[in-house]
Amino acid sequence: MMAYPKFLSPEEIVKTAVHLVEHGDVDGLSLRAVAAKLGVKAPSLYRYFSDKEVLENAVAEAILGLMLIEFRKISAFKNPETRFRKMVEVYLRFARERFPLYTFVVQHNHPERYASGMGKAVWDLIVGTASAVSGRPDDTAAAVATWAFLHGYATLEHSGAFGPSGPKGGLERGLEAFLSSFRSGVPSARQRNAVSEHQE
Amino acid sequence: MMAYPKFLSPEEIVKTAVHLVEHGDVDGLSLRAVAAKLGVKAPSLYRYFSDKEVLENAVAEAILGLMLIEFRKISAFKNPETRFRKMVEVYLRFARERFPLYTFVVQHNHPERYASGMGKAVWDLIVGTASAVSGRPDDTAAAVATWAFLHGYATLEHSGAFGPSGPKGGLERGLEAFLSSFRSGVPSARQRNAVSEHQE
DNA sequence: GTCTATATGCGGATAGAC
DNA sequence: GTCTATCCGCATATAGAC
Repeated sequence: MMAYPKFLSPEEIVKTAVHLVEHGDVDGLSLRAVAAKLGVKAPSLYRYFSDKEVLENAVAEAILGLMLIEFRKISAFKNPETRFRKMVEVYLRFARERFPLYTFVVQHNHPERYASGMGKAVWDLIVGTASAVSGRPDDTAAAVATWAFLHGYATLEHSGAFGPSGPKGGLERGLEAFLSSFRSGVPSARQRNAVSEHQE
Repeated sequence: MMAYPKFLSPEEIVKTAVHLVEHGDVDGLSLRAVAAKLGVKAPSLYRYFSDKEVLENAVAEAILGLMLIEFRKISAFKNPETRFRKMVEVYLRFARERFPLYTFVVQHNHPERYASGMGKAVWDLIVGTASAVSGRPDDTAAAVATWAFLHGYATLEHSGAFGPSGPKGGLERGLEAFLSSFRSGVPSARQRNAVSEHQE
């Protein structure tokens, strides 16, 4: 029971914080709650994190690591379009099943978040998957469009904005539009002559 | 100076609250702040709104009314694709220039929000505009896809997620994909024979 | 390294005086 | 109809004892 000199660690604190983001109160991670979960008082955490924001960044990074684990599974699918569809599945499943984690990351979106670390790894994976479909290396435009669509869909779905009647095929409609456009080149620049059907 | 029996009204309170959402502190409208802005103390507001949530719903409705005013301007454009592009412009401009208002509405997205009132009016306008492009009456799927894309793009852009390099043409890429897909019918069901170009 | 105690600030909501 | 006064809860963060 000699619980007094209880050694914490940054890793343990972050892990607990992630758990609380997912299962605790919806809005607002609190140091009190993290400390309580660890069987400790709030001020003790300041030995490991200078303030709340530093902890939040570590939590966001850890969550992106969890997302990356899921995203990496899609590399098993070699066909670009199949892989693209799997990426969509993984993205939406993560957002649906672990929405508090998902929304925490987006709410703590710094401009630098996707320039290094886990954020960059996730972003590179999205760019790579979209680029494989379009056949254009480093197709950032396709990745941005896809990301925006998935993010918007996930958040609107969660908020209940689609109402009781549901999204009515809006997800499939958008995906087919993107796939059709990506695989047929860049329509905005110069309509290619081969606008024939590109069915699988 | 006989300011004591100062008559408030629900309209005045909502108007003040909307102003504070737009120009006040980013997160969290507070009754205290609304009251202060009105030169009144917080408890006075309870004569007009039973609790904070009721006021919030009224505020969301008022903001949707502001959005509707902007959206209605696109009816001046008779060509379906032109009108669609104008709708995109209006949507993103509102989200960009009045982001606090925009995000307040989505954060208070009830499933019923778009079933009546201002929410329904806005939604009907989006559906109508998308349907005019696709030529299919009540094309909810196209509207949902468009909405998801625009909402995702607006929020990611605001959060700075696109980074210093910007969206890199992601907006245009997505829009062209949608327009191309919408005007050519439903690729998933049955390619229509008339896949000719529908340029202005 | 963790503790208690405390400073300071925010917020929603109610009772009862005027 | 608005007020004062207050209760209650939440939070971050610090000082200094142990």
